[in-house]
Amino acid sequence: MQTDPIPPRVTIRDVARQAGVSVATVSKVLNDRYGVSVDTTARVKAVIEELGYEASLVAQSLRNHQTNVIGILVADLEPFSAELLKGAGDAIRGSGFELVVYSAGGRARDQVGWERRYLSRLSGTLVDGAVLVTPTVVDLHYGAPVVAVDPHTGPGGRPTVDSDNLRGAHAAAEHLLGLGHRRIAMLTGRPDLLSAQLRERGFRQAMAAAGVEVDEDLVRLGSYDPDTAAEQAARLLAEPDRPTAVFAANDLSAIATIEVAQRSGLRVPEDLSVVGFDDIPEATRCTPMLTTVEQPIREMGRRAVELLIGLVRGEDEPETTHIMLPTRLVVRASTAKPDAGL
Amino acid sequence: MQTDPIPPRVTIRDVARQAGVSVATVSKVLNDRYGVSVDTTARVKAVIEELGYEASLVAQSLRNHQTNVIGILVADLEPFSAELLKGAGDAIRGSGFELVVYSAGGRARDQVGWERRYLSRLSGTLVDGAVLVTPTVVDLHYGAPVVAVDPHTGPGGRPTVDSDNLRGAHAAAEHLLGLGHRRIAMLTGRPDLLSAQLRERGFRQAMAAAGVEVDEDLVRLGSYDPDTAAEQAARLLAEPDRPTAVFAANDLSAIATIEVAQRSGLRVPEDLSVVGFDDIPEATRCTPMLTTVEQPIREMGRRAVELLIGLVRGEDEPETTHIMLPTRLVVRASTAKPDAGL
DNA sequence: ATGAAAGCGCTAACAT
DNA sequence: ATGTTAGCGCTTTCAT
Repeated sequence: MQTDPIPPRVTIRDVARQAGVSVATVSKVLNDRYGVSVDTTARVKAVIEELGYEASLVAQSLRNHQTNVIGILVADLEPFSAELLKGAGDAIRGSGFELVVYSAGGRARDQVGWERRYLSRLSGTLVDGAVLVTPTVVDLHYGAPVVAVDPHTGPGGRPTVDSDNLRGAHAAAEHLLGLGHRRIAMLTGRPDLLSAQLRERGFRQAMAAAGVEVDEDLVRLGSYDPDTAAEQAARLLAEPDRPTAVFAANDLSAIATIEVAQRSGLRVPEDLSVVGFDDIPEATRCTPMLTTVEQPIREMGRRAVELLIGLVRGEDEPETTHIMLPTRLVVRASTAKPDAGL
Repeated sequence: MQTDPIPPRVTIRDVARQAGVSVATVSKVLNDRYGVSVDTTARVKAVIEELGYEASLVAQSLRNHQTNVIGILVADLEPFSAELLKGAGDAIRGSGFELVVYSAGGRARDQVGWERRYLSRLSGTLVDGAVLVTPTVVDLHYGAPVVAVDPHTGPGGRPTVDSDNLRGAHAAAEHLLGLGHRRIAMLTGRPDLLSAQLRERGFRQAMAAAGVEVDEDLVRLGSYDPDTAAEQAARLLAEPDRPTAVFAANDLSAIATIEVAQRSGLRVPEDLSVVGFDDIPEATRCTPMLTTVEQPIREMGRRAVELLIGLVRGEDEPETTHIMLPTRLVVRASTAKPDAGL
């Protein structure tokens, strides 16, 4: 045995016993309540110091119903959510609130409604409110204010932060069309998310506006998931009449597509142009660097937390606030004119 | 008033009442305990479904002492910790554990010992163990296993994950020396962290090995903090005999230095070379792209969580495991030979 | 000024 | 098979 017997948690009773007072008195000292003599206060504080005592967040929040903690619920910690967290960090700084990020650990994929589960497990206790990132479910009217980032399709009516997906996708498709591409494939996103629907719609609108018919066989479900996208990309590129360009609904899928193309001997952008969506930091880490539609992800995180804090504080934010941030096409090296040889 | 009266949390008592049984029975159903008739089980489950009940994590973990949740405690959500979280996400996926990230919201700067406070608030309840990222304190022997990432200086003896800071810094300085730089400044890191000490030591060793004396006036405290670093960089560059190169102890400081230089009319790398440390995603988002020492941050996060899970499960990891991952110089565009004109 | 006791939501002994 | 009860750590009346 190399492990020392781990000393158990120091509780308020340990402090009380050591100081020779009741737990109630300790609690009063902790919370600056009236009715404790100066002497006792000093003695209790000394013991608290000596024992290194801190009140258990869990016990406290079971008892109180205000915790000064807000939650961010994400399905998984991947680049998009990590970027969002940086923005959440910006907003929480100096707000007086603390931040707990709860990750379903990727198990979300199996399990629709993970956020209902976690929200239900956390709210009313532990957190005063929550930001839900790409939730799979619409109707949550739980014990705490909730803000959705990149929301589910369906009836809106809940505070929401997202970006201008329609215009962004439109710009992406226009860019490819402007380069001269006609056989353009699309790897779509998670069908339950509004963002995915709008990105597809933007793509279709731009194609229609250019008078180019969408070949439905070139529209494949990518689900925002790199593995799914890679599989569809491989099929797409193996076909005799393969597309000259791919618009992927997010960067992770776009990067996966580039890798698939390169592994099967195609050059990007000479043989295949690829456009993504999001502009996650990884978009400049791949070769060639990715042309993509930038969403201000970090700011989305910041705004979502600010909105939530307002709601928690009971300020008069309308419950239906919808913050939509602009998107912007960023042209890098993964797109070019279709090869003359094709 | 536009806010609906928020329905309070659904508790086990609501379920019990609705199903016409006792809370104990509901609890048994929830936890698959023996001694509940098929009929009752079905009825209770139906009510649970109907009410959308989920057990409160808080109440549960107050009662039990195993939560299947592990915590990551970070001072702030900035690029380094966000990157680490991605790795933590990789490790948690499919492990059966859930992940809670607790951020002090940047208030850590004021407050040495934040991690003691949070660990104390969370452990024994809520989390079964924790990863501490850049802790400010050494001696924590609390109720749960702890793994440190980028640890504090001082007696080791606790499970740790870090990277080869000494060699990395050495390589960075060697690179600048090899380009012909002699007046090389260093913006050091957070002095209480081992990584900062080793980065400075590596720098000094490389300088000594090249027979170049370190001008102590060019070594400034940057604290890993972009604002502090920017201020010191501004002073450094305003001096008549300014350095031709700066080695910053982390990328955030290096990027801040580049910005300061450019604002004061210096060209990077023509007039000033800058090297960073970390290789955070932002290192390729600045102009010019940053030459830096890569740490495998994401893998560090993954390994830390894996190590912790082993400890929580009581597998026989020695309590003193030290995982050190390699670092690697990545030459990009922010370094060049010193300008002939100087 | 201090303490006893109830109760937050839950689980587990221990009745019945 | 079901219910009663105690208690996890804490805060808060309400005595004293």
